[in-house]
Amino acid sequence: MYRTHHCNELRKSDAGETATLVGWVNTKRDQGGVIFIDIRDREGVTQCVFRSEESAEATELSHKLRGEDVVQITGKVEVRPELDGESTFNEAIQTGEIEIVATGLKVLNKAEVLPFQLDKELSNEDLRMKYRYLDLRRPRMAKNLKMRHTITKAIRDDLDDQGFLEIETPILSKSTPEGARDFLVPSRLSPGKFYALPQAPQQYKQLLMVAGVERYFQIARCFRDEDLRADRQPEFTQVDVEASFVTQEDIYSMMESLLARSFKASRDADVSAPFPRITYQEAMDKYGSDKPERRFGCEIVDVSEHFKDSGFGVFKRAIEGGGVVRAINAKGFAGVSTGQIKRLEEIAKEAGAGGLAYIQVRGAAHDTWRSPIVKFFSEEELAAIEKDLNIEEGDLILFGCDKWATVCDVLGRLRLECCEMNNWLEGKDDELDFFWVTDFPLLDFDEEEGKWNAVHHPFTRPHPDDVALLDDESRWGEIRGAAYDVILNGNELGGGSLRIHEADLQAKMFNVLGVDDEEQAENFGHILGAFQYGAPPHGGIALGLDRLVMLACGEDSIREVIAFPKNNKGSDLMSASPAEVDFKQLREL
RNA sequence: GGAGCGGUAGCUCAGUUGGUUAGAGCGCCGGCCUGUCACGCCGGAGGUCGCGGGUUCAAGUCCCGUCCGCUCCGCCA
Repeated sequence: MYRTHHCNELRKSDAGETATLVGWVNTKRDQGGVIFIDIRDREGVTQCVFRSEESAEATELSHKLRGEDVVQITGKVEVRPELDGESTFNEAIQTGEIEIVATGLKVLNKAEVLPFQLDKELSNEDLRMKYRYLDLRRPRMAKNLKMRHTITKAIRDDLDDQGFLEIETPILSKSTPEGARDFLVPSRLSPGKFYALPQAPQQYKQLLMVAGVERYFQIARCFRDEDLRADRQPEFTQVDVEASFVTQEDIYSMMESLLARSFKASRDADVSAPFPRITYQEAMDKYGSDKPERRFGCEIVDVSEHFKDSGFGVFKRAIEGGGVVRAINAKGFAGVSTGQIKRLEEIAKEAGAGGLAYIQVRGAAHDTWRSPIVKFFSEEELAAIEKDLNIEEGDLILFGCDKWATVCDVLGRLRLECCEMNNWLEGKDDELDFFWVTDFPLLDFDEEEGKWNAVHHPFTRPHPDDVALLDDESRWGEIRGAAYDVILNGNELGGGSLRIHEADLQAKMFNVLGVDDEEQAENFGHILGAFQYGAPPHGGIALGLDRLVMLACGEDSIREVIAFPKNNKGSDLMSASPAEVDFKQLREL
């Protein structure tokens, strides 16, 4: 037996017992005659004290210990003494009222000096990744791994309670033409042919519904060969869920239960359900984003009405061209610097704006408003926006004028940047704003390709009120999908939809998307076929587990919650993958 | 594919308008210390300033190129 207790177990009530601990040397404080060793394992830290009068041999050996040596220490549990009326308790650790008075020390394995210190923050990402097994010893990383387990378990327990079966689907699967770039795997037994790694188990889970499983879930690894980001890895994990005979409301409440349980388990947070719902239209109009951060105000206000006949040609022409004029009021940000204005202008242009119109409201009187454009505004126009935007001294007003979609994007990004510049979210870490965005558009016209694409995916069911519009191409842009996203604090946690379960409607949908009969038969024949044999109405959702855990941990990159992530270029610096392979291996393909 | 920021000791960083032998903290090595917990004190080692080229009497510092990392845009049904 290696140990009698773990390193976060012993308390005052254990005083007098003999205990054996194993773990790593966290720190050594060598006072000459008395040596303190903090021994650390997964659970925590315990102080061990070595004195020559207790054990000459162990004490002699303890002088030679180095950080991260793996040791086994035996001794008597004692309450830490009071010296000259001063307590020697350490309130920073949970075992701080006791210590092990060591009588035995065994070095199980010596450690070289580490390439970095575990108790210091480290900014060198390559180094962390190269020695990820050491990086993961750091308390923050160890906590994140544990949190991921806790959340995953809460999810499994919750879905199990709701009657879901966990079922695995193939990793070696088939490439689908739509969507992200696939990772391909050559097939040796079928030369010239390839498997694709799944971007999501979408078709398999729908086929499980046809199979009569009724409620399926999977903690599913998914693969996409696209460029990486702080919240994107080439392989990532989704909580993939599908259920038969359910309405949208059923799916909402299933997920609300799951998310509430996850955050209770991980952060002891009380999440109230049902979550608020807003439509895609409302999200775009008010926040300029389909995954809005709502924890600060600064909502978008439409002021088109006031500028229809404006003397300011830029606004007037935008409205005449079928566009809109909208603005946000960045409260108290009149003191914006020229550098910041320049940055905001850049962001606006990146989002497609021609430029950035703004007003720095220096005082109550309109003639104190500092702005390159205000001289073109009439007194009525100034009064109207003052009222609509609730303009007060000290505010900064930012305008967008263009097509609706462009203005949404421009002002949506500007409000996030203003938030960033002003730290409006400071102190709001514990505020959890969960909500649903509903009624997404079903189709989106791709100008470059000159064709309609599915906003969600081609299996998404049209909104029941809009099905008839599928027969009128001029109105395809108006069709809403029975699709929904769940958002937390401006992050998309996941999205899903009710699916098409009728073969004829699915075929019609493929036709709308420009997938011809031959292609349908080749790529989707199995699912169209399956729908002919009694497919139940069904729907589902997929949640990004990495992102969920990231938010629960308060991290800002999913790399911090994945044990062995890839870097920006998709490489694993520890194992040096991807790597070249032997000619022999290639030849066998 | 594009933009921004960064690369100086094992780690985190400083390094002025180009100017002596490139510094600090932590870590490491040696010594001292019987109540520390970021232990303390004394001493010491440790650098091709990412790499290549250029300007200059002189480059960590300026210029060009290149590699690597991070962030963002594009992309991610």
